[in-house]
Amino acid sequence: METKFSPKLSDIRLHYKIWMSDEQETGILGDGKWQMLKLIEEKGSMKAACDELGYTYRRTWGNLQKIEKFFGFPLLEKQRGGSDGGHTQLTEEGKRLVRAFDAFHLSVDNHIQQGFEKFIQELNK
Amino acid sequence: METKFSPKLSDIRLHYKIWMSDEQETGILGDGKWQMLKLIEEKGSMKAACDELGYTYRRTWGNLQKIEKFFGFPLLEKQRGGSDGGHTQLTEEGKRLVRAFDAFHLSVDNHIQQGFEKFIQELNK
DNA sequence: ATCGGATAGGTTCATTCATGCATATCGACA
DNA sequence: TGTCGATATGCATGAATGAACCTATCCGAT
Repeated sequence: METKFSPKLSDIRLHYKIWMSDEQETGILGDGKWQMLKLIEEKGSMKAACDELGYTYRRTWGNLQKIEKFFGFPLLEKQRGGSDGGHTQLTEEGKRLVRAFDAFHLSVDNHIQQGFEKFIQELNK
Repeated sequence: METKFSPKLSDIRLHYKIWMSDEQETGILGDGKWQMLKLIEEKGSMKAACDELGYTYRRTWGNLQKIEKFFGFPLLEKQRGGSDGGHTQLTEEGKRLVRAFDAFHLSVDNHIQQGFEKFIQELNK
């Protein structure tokens, strides 16, 4: 219950990223785009979502292009113009994609956290 | 069993990275350093391991410094000089670290693969 | 008709991190 | 004692990615 590792174990931070790509390794969907899609769904606006997440609009716009280009059908329903400038919401497919990734991610979150705790315990004995 | 997503699902590639850092977000241990440590253990040489993994010696050396600096005790036992130029092996602690990460990673590998298959199935129905 | 605010998209700069290259050091062995 | 090959380390270059900036376009409401 006391090893050379012990004093440092509490300073270790765990990180992980999950993402999906096409054959050319172009990013399709990962934590960033997933959060973005969720927030667009909630806010009804790309700009509002970008502001909240602290991402630049330019970057986000480019990223979302990649997703739609890959799938070949729209995940976003964008409207330009109007007194409010425009707005963006998810299509049915967009919502389905987000829900599926939600479940996937949640499951991994839990498992990985457990695994990490075991990892720490292992170094402690 | 047939959705807009279906034609594209087989083109999706899954990726993920797990790594650990200190409070300053300096990388301590991740897939790269883990593989490197394993291969050094097997080969008994940093250079040989670098050659096999296709990493530059310079980069690897810098990365391994970070791990040891963080823990404050050696994970590597390095010998310079000699007719063979020198060699490097893992200390007991180095081996323990690798074993613990082995188990952690294997468990995550399996779980994440399962989760991904469910994800695909979900988009297929 | 004009205005405002969001979507659309080009371009350049900054930062990060690995690569490439150079050089120094070490020490068993011939 | 000189050699050889791996470890040790600085530095300059290069590639990738996002930030920052700018301009254009759309269109409902005034």
